[in-house]
Amino acid sequence: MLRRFNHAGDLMRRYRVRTATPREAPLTAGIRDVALWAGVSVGTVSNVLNRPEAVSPATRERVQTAIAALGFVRNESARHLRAGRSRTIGLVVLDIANPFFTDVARGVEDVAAAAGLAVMLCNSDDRADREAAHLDVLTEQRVQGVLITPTAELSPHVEALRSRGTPVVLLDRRATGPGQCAVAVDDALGGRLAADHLLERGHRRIAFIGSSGLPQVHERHDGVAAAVREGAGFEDALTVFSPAHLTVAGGREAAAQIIGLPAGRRPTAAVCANDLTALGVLQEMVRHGVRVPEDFAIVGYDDIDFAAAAAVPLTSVRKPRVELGRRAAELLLDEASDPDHQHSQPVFEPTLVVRESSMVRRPSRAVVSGGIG
Amino acid sequence: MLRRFNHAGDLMRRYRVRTATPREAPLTAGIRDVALWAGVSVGTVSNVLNRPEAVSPATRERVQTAIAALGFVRNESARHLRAGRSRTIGLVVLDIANPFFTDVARGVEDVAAAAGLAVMLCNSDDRADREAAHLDVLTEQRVQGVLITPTAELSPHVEALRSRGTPVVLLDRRATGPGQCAVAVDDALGGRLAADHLLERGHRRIAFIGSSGLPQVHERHDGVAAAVREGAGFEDALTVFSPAHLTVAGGREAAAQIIGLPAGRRPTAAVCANDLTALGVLQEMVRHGVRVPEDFAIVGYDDIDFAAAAAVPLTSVRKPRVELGRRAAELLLDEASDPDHQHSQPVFEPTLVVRESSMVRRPSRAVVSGGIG
DNA sequence: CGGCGTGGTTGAAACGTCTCAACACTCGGC
DNA sequence: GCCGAGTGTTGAGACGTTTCAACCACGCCG
Repeated sequence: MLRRFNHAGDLMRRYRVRTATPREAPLTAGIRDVALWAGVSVGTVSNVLNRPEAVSPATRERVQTAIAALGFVRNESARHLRAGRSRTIGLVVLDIANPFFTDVARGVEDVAAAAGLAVMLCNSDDRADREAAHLDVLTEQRVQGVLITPTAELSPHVEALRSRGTPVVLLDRRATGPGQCAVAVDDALGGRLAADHLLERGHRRIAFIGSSGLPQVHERHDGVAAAVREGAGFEDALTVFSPAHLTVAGGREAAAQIIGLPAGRRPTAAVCANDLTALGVLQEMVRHGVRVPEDFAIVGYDDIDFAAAAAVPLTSVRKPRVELGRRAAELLLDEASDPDHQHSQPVFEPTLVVRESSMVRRPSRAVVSGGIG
Repeated sequence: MLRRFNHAGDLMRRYRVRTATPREAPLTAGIRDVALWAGVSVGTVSNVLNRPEAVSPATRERVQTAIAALGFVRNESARHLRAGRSRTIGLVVLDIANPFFTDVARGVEDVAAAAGLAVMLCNSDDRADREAAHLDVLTEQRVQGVLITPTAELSPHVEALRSRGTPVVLLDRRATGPGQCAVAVDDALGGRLAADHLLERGHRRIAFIGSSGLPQVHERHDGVAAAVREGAGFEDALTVFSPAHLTVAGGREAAAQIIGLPAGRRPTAAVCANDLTALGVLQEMVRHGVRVPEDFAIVGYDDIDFAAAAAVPLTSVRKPRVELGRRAAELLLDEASDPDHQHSQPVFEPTLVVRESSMVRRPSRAVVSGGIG
């Protein structure tokens, strides 16, 4: 109870001595200094920080005063060196500039913050080398777990992480096996929703615009194709256009091709693999005097913010982005803390957000001519 | 030189024993295990990791084999508990969904990665409480420094960080005093560039669209006003519209007002405080059959990606975003490592990116009528 | 008055790494 | 055969925290 040390001047002096050798120490008070100032042991200070109810009110208050006076802030490194694991999770995304991922990140952060964890947000830029570098850093930091939209199916770095006991949850990807958690979106359903919507509006010649390299896009195409097959009832109702890239430029390219077709074979609507592509299609149509949606209806995919803000607001398939992030983070936290965690691989259902770009019902004339063509 | 310990089985057995008490240890090999396996001391292993040239090739190779065999990965927490500072910097941005910040982040990350540092990207969402929470975490992590676009002029949390010796660099903000680094953009010049461009094309009645709450927007307005005063030579050549928010909706609102004006007093062009606003103006004009740029020219600000992808590609004032991030990170690193660091407050110059939305030269008739009006 | 439980506090050990003074060995030169 | 100068290697601390067995003082019960 004897206070051997009780004002800041002493602390300063003590530090002057202690830091004689290193050129310029940042004068950071540690738990030890707090203990000295408050006249208690370090154990008690630690208790105040971690189990305040176990400390008598008087002592607690004295320690808290000391903490405030010295501007003490816990040292995470020390904390989690001791604990063996850090209070951080990693999130590795393909493209931080894509609004989709920023929303996912928001969901992740909500859950993490609620659990008192920090998130390290990393951008792989769809490059395997950057992804690997980020995973290395995360491993060194001993993160509690990693959420990742991987660049390739199976990265050895991901496997390495798993093999040392760090949970990894795949984001917006189907699991490659049962021994992992993964959150995904039912893209076949998304494609079907978009196609059904157009069929219902009377469209009978529909374009699908999207290169089929990515599994996700492939799934979307299959959904569209199945719906068209059932709904329109004949094969050539669906035409596929595959621009080089799923960008605005790619959309323009595809739209130019569509405009070039003879009127009798020209689709009256398009499902695009992506909103950027849809925006490109929209621009090119408007430029050539094709009215949207009167002459040509467009449905995008992803429902990015700019879809609603386009010259003609875009109908689009929305993935539950924030929810995707939340769920993934929850699975990760469960896997990290629950010893008998069950892997799960939820698949979210997308929804169709109808806006102006597909609002008009096709006059039945078109249906007939489509039916014959 | 005697190898007391040389195959993985021994390690496993040793761990079985060591981890009897904690329920399920992740079986992570430490520097000590590597030393044991390679038959050297821990000091030597550390040397292999940090000063490989100081170790004989034979030993080095043996240690490296051990590292590979055990899958050893350094523990950052321990590393930087010892070092006193971590190999991480913090980046706190206002809105991670804004493409501007993602580009800035890219610049920051380039520089940080080159210096072997990790970046903790935090999103304050323009909320002071979230900003404070993030800064607390960064403080606990003992980051080497923080780059921040602050929500308010002077946050006590920022000051606390500075007072404990952590460098803080302001991003896209003017410094509030000489004792700090800050990277900013000359927004008055940006406004002037936009206005001069329009004046040069023959416009004599110009609108500025932007609420004047933010200092940045205010600066832009002043630049526009000065240019118009000098170039057009009379006062009412500039009309200011202040929508509630700098969003697409805000732009529409302002455009509706403009369209409502009698033709004789209606501006023929607008400088918008922001690309989102400009996109809104564009949409509303197109919707009312006002041709852009023939009847009305538009210049945006920020040059976000969607500016180029708009229905009519948007002329915009571009800030050197990636460069902004790079420079800020460089200043931070210098402040963190150079003991006699000089604070600096560079101001970047924006450039005008001319696209279709302002491409047409105003017929001289308009100039005359404008001159009289 | 002795024994016992209880609420509060203590101090040392441990986490995994880096640093640094000290030591060992080798090789030339004398 | 001894010395000195390298060149490699070692092992003990230290970093700041948490944990935990041990301890202390106190009041209560019998």
